[in-house]
Amino acid sequence: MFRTYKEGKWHYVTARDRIFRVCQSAGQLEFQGVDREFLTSYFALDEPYPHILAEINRDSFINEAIRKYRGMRIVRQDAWECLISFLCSSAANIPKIKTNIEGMSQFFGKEICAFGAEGYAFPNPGTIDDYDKIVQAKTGFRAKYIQAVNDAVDEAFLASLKKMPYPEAKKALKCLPGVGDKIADCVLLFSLGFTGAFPVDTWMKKILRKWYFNNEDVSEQQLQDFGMKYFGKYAGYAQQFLFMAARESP
DNA sequence: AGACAGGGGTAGG
DNA sequence: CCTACCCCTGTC
Repeated sequence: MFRTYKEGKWHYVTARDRIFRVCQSAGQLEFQGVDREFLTSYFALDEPYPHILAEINRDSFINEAIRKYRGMRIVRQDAWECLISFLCSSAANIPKIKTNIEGMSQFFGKEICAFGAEGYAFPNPGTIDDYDKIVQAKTGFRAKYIQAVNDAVDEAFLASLKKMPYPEAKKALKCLPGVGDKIADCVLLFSLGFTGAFPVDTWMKKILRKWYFNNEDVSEQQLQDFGMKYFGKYAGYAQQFLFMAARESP
């Protein structure tokens, strides 16, 4: 998610240890570097999109957001890379997160290339094992979290989350240092296929209070509960549409 | 120019 | 509930 760029007609994506590129035109998706199965999973193209949109379209606010941003997808990123990326996201912005991820990939990842594009794979769990280098990747106060999570997490743990019900999976993630409600929900939604997760960040707080609570003081927990109940099984999609709308309007 | 607040959040007081 | 956390950017 934080490792994409566009050059000419192609969108280049580095996902864990592979580089692929996609381009969309006239309703057709062209792709190189990965097979169809990978792409279908990565962009969650196996989800019933029209049904999802109908399901979350509960009012005129979200209806307008859907109209504007129809086509937006929610990726199923590699869970490990997603977890570390969102650990970097606290009190940060997107360029900063990109710098962190790129830095750690250069320090700990192996070189990869495809279509003349060169880069570094995102390092495996257990291999982000040098605190000084984590700091050198400009991660700041997040470095200690990254180190601890690197030591605590393996692929088996991440795979096990997929089989759990939402509340348990979230609880397990929140046991990790540096992972609270928001980051846990982002990992669940953007990598583990929990479409009902509803991450509440500052943008969501603003827009939800404005549109659904008459600008009253509402706790984060209340906003989160509201989002999940009101939008249902695909609340995560609603979250993304509202998020886009929130970021655009002043 | 140089200080200063605040950022897609969390842990600890 | 409120602040420190590291560091970069936008603003006065």
